[in-house]
Formats: sequence, structure tokens, C-alpha cells
Amino acid sequence: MSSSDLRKPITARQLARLIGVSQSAVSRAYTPGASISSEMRRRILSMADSMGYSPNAIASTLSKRRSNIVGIVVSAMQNPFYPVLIEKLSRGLQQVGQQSLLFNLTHGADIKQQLAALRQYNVDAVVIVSAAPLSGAALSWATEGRTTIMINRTVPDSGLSSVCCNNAEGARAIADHFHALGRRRVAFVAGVPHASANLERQHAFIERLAELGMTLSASVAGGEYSYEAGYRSALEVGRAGHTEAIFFANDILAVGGLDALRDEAGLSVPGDVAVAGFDDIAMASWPRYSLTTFRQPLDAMVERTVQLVTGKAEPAETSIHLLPGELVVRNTTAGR
Amino acid sequence: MSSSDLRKPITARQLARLIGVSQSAVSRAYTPGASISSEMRRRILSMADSMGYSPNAIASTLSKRRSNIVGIVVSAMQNPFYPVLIEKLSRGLQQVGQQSLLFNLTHGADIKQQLAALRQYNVDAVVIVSAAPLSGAALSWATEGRTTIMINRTVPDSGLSSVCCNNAEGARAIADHFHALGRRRVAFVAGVPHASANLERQHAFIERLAELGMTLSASVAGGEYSYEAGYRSALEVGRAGHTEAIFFANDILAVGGLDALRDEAGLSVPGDVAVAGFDDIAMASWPRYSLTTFRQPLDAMVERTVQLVTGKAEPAETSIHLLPGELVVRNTTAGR
DNA sequence: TTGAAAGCGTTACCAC
DNA sequence: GTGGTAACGCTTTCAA
Repeated sequence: MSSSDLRKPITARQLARLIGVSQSAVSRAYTPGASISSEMRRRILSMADSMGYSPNAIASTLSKRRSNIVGIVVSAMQNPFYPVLIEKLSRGLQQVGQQSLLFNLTHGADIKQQLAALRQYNVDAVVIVSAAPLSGAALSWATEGRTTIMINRTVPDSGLSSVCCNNAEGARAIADHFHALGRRRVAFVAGVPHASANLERQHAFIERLAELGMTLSASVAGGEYSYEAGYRSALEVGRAGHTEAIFFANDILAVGGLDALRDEAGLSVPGDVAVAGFDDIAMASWPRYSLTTFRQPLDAMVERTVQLVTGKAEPAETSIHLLPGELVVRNTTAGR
Repeated sequence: MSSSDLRKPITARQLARLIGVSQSAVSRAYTPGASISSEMRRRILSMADSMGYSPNAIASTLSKRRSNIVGIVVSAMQNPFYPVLIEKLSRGLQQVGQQSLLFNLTHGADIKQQLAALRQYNVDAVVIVSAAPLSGAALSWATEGRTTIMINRTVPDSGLSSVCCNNAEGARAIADHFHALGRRRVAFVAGVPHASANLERQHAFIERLAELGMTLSASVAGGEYSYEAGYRSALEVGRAGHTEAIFFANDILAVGGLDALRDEAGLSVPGDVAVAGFDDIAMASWPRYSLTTFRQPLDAMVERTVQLVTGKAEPAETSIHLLPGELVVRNTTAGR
């Protein structure tokens, strides 16, 4: 118990010899449906327990050709949405016996080189949780035909499946909400301009504005999903004047924007300008911010992803799994 | 290029046969110091490239007995300090050719069962980034004598090495700072009561107060490191009255506390009460909070951890690697 | 320098 | 139900 033994762990073969059974028997004892008498299994497991034996997952991978490892590709995490998503995802995978191997993408560096490691470890599947620009070609090279799921993003013409919140629905809901509040001149603050989620929200929002006869008073891009970008962008929009409401492409932008509008531009929210975000991160519900937002169905998205990874949902059904979100109205869009 | 081939990747043997060399040669081509002619290596690598071959890391693990995988044990992440740490750590490991396998601990569930997977994958080392209660016994069982590093925590009598910020130094610096401001009645807000980092900060702070002849007006425990816990605790302390300064065990508590003090208790910070935290998370520097805090030397901690993992620093030297932090004075402790 | 062959610790298939 | 025996794809002796 107390010894920190550097000697290598006992193998199935040694354990088998110790009990006087075949090594195959040991393997069977650990294989759920295997044909083995319960007496034999009991004996083996009990001996294993007292000898501190547990099967070597790496060796098992080699022979089963399944690693029970999912590669998770992530990038910049200034956006608090991601850590939460990744934690939930990793826990969800763990529950179905899958481990998570993390791959960090560094912006600017050679994608192919960064994803090389992904090929070498026999991951069963790959989940992309990153807004970083990725070509379909690079992806299919890296994943080598393994099941690959993207969360909260799409890559056109890649044939890869995605699990997304209904961004367009959300953006329209925000537009409708602004309209119902009587705000007519509204602005949009983008995050990463070419990210698919950003584009979908932007297009649907602007389209809906037109349908409702509202005016897009300004449209700026923060360049990234961060507090600072939101802060800067809000000041830009604030200067534009006459804006009655701002839709930030996501919550962390909106939070930065709120601070800028109130504390630096001296505007009242929602008095002078209403504000809405997207995601519903924890901060959005902090009393200080109390941010109106469109909630992404995180748990459902993770659940669906896990199903796709384990093959319990048909990837063929639809390439893009669109899950419904929910408008959460808070103080930043209260009546004047 | 465009095909998403489900057929299994080419092996070293196939590649070798294709070129007309031995399989050993292929292996050598990928082994830095191996004795192989540069001509042979060139031929193999070029063929490998055009055939899309790359060595199977799992198989390599089995024969080399090194996986180049580090297990990272994490738990609750409401504290923004952790995602940042984990990202930096994972990137640092990646740079030295190590991958990160994530293990999530769920509070309350059976530790041993949760760490079982850790044993089965042949991780080269284990890094514990979690404040969750862990016994030395459970740990050494799970790690089976592999090098194990804990970040930002210690487990007494475990003999395991830790990389920590100098918590006592930081807590004393905060006390000194409060004293210099002329605040005499000060309070402490704890996070996870029995976490080692929390205890160290608490003890050093209170001790220093005594040395300086200051008064501990209140001491409450939030129970966890979260915004909500900070918010609640601040209200409790606020009611106690006569408190001139509050030291929160970390930044996320302090941020919650600030909102509570200002927006709910109607107190002015730093006018009525000064506030300090610990960590220097991103939020601490947001203009809205501008929180005085003690900065943990994240990069240095990660660097040291990577050195320990790769064996470039002697684990034997000191069991606890104490790295110096830095007091960062901001508006929450400005003069009245 | 190169090739052949013996592991590494499993699983899977085959007889019994 | 059980035990032998090939894989799995690589690294590492050992000879040549």
C-alpha cells in the first residue's frame, strides 16, 4: 500500500501462472460477455485485486484496434464557454468509458504539423471544439477517416458532422425581442469574423432586422471572442450614436461591452441601450451583468456528441445536428 | 487527399516491403540517433510521406514502455484559474512531445474507481490539478510509482512533489498591504476549507495580522471556489460590521464578493472596505473589478512542472517547489 | 549500416 | 468453458 514501487505492474500472463489458469482466462474475466464460468471469474478477479493487477489498456488497444480514447481538439480559451463545454464533454465521454486526449491548436502555426500527433495515437474519434480556421482537407488528413464531430461550428463541404445550437433561430429571437421592446436602431458586434457560428448569427440577425423593418445602425467585429474585444467594440458602437440595442455575437463579448458602455461610455443599460449576448455562460446570470442571452443547450449538445462518438446516433441521418436553444431574458433588456 | 478512407492506415511493414527494405529500417528512420544512412532515411521518409504513413504511437508505447502521455487529473472548474492553468500546462507538455490525457474527478464518488483508468493507460507521469480531497494512499495506488506532480496543492506525508506558489508569502504581503493602508479590522474569506492552499493562506494571513497588531474581525468559509460562494460570504462579513478590509482566499471569491459588497450591501470599495484576492485571474484586471491580488507565477509553475515530468529537474531536490508570486495593487485597495 | 527475429501485453480464433 | 496460439505494429537485440 505505502510502497511507491517502480517495478513494472504485473501482467495477465503472470497472474494466470500464479493462479494456474491460462492467460486467456484472465482476459475473459475482464470481458463482459465472455464465456467463462462465474467461479473462474471470481477467482481471477479476487487474485487480481490482491496482486494489484489491472489490464494494460495500451496493449488492449493494439489488439482490439480500439483505444477508447477520443481526441479533443481545442484552441484559445479566453471564452469561458469552452472550458465548461470541454469539462462536460470529457465527463460525458468518461461515463461511457472513453478517455479524452487533449490537442491544443496554436493560432498561426502549421495546422498539419499540430494535428500530426492526432493521427499517431489511435483515437477512436475526434471532437473539434475550436473556432480556429480549419480546412476540410487538413481535417480529413488528420482524422484519417475516423468519426469526427465538430461542436458549435461547421466546415462547409467537409462532409463532417457537426453538433450545433440553432444559431439562426437564436439570432432571430434576439431581433424579435429587440423589436418587441420597441428598439429600432440596433447594432451587431461580431467575434471571429469568419467563424461559422459567428456568420450564422450575423446573417440571420441582419436578415430578420430587414424583415421587421429595423435599422442596422452599426456592425463591428471584435476579431476574437474575448472580454477585451467586446469592450473595444462597444465603445466603437457607442460612439456611432442613436443605437438603441446591441447584439453581441456571444456572452463574453457582451460582458466586456456592458462594462464599457456603463463604466466608460457612461450609458445606461438597458435605459439608453439594450444588450443581448449568446451562449448563457455563468457570468451572464451574475447579478452585476444579468445579461439577456440565447442559451446554448450544452447538455444536449454533449449528449448528442457522445452518442455520435459511440455510434449510438447515426452520423448519416443528418450531417448537421441542430439543437434548439432558448431565449433567456434578463435585466439588460428590461423596459426603459 | 479527399477520400475519407475507412481502411486502416499503412503499417511500417507494408511500407518497408513497398520500398524493398526491412521493417527495422523504417523504425530507424523515425528514431533520431539511430544508425541508418542518410540516404536510406531520406528514401523511407519520402515514401512514407507520399503513402501517408506515420508510426503508430500505441504500438510504439507497448514496446518502448513509454507512452508520451501525461495524465492530468482535474476536478471542478468554476474557478477560472484552472482552465487557464490546464491550457498552459497542456501546451507546455505538447511542446516537449507529451500529450495530455484528461481525468475528471467527480466530487463524492469513489476516488479509487475514478482513478482506475489512470493506471490502465500507461501514462508516463501524472499531474494533479485539483483541489479535491485526495489521500496519499489513493494517489500512490493510482499512479503506481510513476512520477506524480501536484500543482497548487500538497498532500502531507505522501512524499509526492508539488509545484506551488508561495502561499504564505502572498498572504503576508496582503496583510502588510492592508496594514500600510491603515486598515486594522480585517476579515478573511476561505474557499475550500481543508484544501492545502487555502489553509496556508489563511494561517499565514492570520499569523501576520497578530504580528502587526491587527484584528481579525471575521473569518468565514465559502465552501468552494466560486463566484456565488464569494458573494454569499461577503454579505456575511459585511453584516459583521466595522470590517475595513477583506482578504478572499482567491480571486473568483473576491470578484463575487465585490459585486455583493457594492451592488447588494451598498458599500463602497475601497472607500468603506478594501478588498484583495489571490491568483490574478483575467477578471481581476477588468476595469470593473480592478482587483488587488497576489499573482501566481503560472508560467513558471508550468515550466517547472514540465521539467519535473520530463525528468529535467530533480524531483529529489525538494519535494515542494515553492515559486515566488507578486503582489499586484489595483483599485480595490486604493486610498480612501 | 542492415535484416531477421524476439519480445511488449493484450484479444481473438481455434481446437478440445 | 477452457487452454493454446496467432496476430496487433512497433522497438530492440543479435548476427551478418
